[in-house]
Amino acid sequence: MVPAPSDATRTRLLEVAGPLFAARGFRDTGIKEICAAARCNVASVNYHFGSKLGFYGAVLAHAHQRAFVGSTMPVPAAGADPQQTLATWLRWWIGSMLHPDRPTWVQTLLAKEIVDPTPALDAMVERSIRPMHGRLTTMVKRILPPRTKPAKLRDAVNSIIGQVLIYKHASAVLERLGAMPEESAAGLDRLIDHVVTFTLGGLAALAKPSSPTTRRRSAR
Amino acid sequence: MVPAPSDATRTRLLEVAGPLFAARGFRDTGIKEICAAARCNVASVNYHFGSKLGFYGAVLAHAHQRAFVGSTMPVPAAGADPQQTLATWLRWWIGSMLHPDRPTWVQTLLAKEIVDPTPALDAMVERSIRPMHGRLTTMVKRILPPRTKPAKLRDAVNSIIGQVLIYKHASAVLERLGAMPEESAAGLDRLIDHVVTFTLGGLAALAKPSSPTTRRRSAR
DNA sequence: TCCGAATTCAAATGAAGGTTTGAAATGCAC
DNA sequence: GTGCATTTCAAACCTTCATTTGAATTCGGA
Repeated sequence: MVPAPSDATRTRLLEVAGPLFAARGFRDTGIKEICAAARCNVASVNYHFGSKLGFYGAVLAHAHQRAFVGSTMPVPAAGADPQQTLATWLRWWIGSMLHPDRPTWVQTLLAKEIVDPTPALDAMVERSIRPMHGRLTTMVKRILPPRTKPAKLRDAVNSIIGQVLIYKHASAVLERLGAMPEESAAGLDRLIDHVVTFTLGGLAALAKPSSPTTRRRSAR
Repeated sequence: MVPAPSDATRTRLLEVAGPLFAARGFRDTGIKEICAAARCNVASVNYHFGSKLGFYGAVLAHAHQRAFVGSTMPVPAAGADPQQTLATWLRWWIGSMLHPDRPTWVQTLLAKEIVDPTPALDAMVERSIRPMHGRLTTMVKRILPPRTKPAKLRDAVNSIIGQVLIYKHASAVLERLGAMPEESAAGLDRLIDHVVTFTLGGLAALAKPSSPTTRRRSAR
């Protein structure tokens, strides 16, 4: 009943579909297109996975395993400087998202799903995103003062994530504005340096008791 | 030939379609649905606008006019403190994007288009986005040291934009993570305070000669 | 009121895309 | 090699959706 996991075309489909879905999204990638790339019949997808949506879910699960092949999430050395730990992790994370020499289609797939969710989103959040988010939150918490409110911590983490995701989500516009960083290893390095500096500076500002400049009522 | 601009159904379509496109995107919003909401025949769209895409472009143009009704972009008082100017502008911008009591569908429409561009993107960039981006860049430039490299300025601006856009682009995931700010005027105020503080702190860090923590080669 | 142009409408058209079908081919156990 | 289950395939199917069509209706001016 359950198909043996030793299927040639089955795995071929899983391998081939990831980059295609990443390039054009779930809705705009056709079964025909995928099957042409995998050199198999259109019925194969439904035979092996039941439906296009089921197939997509399988692709995401399959992608999750080889998500960060070649580079594993750095484990924080216990007792290390929190800021340094965060900086190291950011280097790894941004690199895995944007490095021009590495297949970033898995992250692109995640980014597409984040913006335009399908029913497969829930599984993906629990499997891929929540662990990352938790790790990042822990690291930021170590940098902010002990009694920082959860809301403040949450906002800080979002500010970090947002700084990176924009390059995945808004690239079409950034390119038109001439605001996309150079697509080279050196350019990526400079971008990472920037994000690390900006982030640590932002966190330092949050740590101070502080009051934002020009506090006013929000508009309306 | 060119239809007189005094058409009842024509304007009714333009009025009704914005929120619908904002809710589900261009591809997933059907002509039928729109025409049902506007109480007119499906052929009306093609009659008045030529095609669905032409209609969409008209909707975007129409939306641009009433984009920020009720609140106009604050004009920087010449000679004012640059940081205060930026803070004020950020309050206005974020408020116009996220204020729960205000129709934010125009901004949602922009956000959708940013992530999933249609041929209408180019016009939208020139009309709506580039002016904002230019204004923001100018303000940031005044805060950073005089001889700051263009790339650094560009990255700083992106970091600011990214902090805000994440709430438009990734809300589905943030909700699942419990990381979405409270949807109230007070919650928005706190969020704005956070972004202002984080941003000014980040910019201050960029201003210092500086070197980021744990400088390493990027992975691979 | 009458005429012509503009507009509205229900129905048809045609393309695209996911899914189903039934037969052919393949692989594997005996 | 025979037989059975699995897998592949081409073709048909079915739904959705934008677009077109041609008739009916409305509107404005003479």
